[in-house]
Amino acid sequence: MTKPIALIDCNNFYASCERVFQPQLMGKPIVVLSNNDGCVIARSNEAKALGVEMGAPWHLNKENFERLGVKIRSSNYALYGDMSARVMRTLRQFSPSLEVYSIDEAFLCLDGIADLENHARDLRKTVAQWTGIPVSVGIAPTKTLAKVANKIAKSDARSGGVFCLMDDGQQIAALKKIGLTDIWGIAHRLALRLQETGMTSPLDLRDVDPKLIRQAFGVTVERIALELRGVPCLEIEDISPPRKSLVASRSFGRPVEILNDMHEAVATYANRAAEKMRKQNLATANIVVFIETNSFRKQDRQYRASQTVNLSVATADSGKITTAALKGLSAIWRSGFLYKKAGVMLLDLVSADHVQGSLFQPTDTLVSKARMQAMDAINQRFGRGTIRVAATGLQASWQLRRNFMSARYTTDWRELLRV
DNA sequence: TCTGGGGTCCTAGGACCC
DNA sequence: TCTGGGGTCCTAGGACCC
Repeated sequence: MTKPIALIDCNNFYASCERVFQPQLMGKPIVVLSNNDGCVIARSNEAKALGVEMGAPWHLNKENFERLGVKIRSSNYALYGDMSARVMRTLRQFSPSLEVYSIDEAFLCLDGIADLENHARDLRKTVAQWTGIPVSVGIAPTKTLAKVANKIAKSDARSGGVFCLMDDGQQIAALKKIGLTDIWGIAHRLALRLQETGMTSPLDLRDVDPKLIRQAFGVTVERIALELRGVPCLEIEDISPPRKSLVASRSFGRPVEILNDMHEAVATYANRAAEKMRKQNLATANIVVFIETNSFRKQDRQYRASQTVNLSVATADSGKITTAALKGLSAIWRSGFLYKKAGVMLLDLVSADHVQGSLFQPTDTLVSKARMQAMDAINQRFGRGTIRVAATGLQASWQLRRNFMSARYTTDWRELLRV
């Protein structure tokens, strides 16, 4: 029995947040701008109707917006974060199993709900009453189809903000009407590659043999194809996994040409990143620094590079992180370019509690060592090449191989020999 | 019969998401 | 002149291990 999954998406979230606190903006075209007012990152329906594009550079559209009477707001992420938390709290009333997917989206498991559509309409009404934010609800057997359903809920006025895509016939009809890039996980480049092999619509992708898809496009696209058929490949993750990496980066107001200036910027980002990390009680041993030129300026020579610096001992120390970032910078720095952006990324974050200044060894390394030892032990006991023979299907050795593979879940390789 | 090959780690880069 | 910032996952190739 398939479990219905709902995708709840806040309509024009940032624009809607601004409206909650400035009701005079109701019914007006609004645009929210990115960090340093660089480009459009959110639009109200009215602004969309006027033809305002997502990502439109502010400097090219300033006069145009004024002429059209579009209201402009700089982004206020603290506000949006608070509003998001309110929306999510409200959603929890409607299902115990909820995955917060982004600041303005959540997946909900609606298993056991008899009247899905009514439930969803009730949810919509409650969120609007409690938070002032309008949402759309798409319901389907898989996340990918729920995304499609949500799109319909949003664009088709007759839906009233709720759309169910639970049966096969409806799904086919819906997939016929949309393009490849309307599918979650397929953007420009993948769509081009799919088209080259003759798949021009989501329906084609759905109906091609998944094995062939996997061969040609990898596991990610295979999953998408299966999900389009209604086969769930992506679970609802109601416990959010710990963060794996974090970034501090900015575009420069004017291009940076001098190493000294870049030094300063990178040091600032390294500090900001370290600060963010400590706030979450994390530590890192892998620091990435990256620099890039302005890819919008086709007339300029382009260069982008990144460098990872491994510290082997995880740290939360800003000084060490900054030093590592600057070391990376000197490795990739090339003069003669107009740099537009730079940043510092911290990878493989671990809880700072496990570090405590002592020698840090990632669990993976311990496990892989144990696995190596296990492999040799098996080879020694059963003869060289046992693992290889196992792959050919000998029954006794097959069990060994299975144990061997599951070594990733245990650090005691001795267990492996208990067959 | 074949008789160090299978496996992991690391890194950079691509592609996608909101 | 002026085009965001912060994430995730996957892949491929080479180094390395025993």
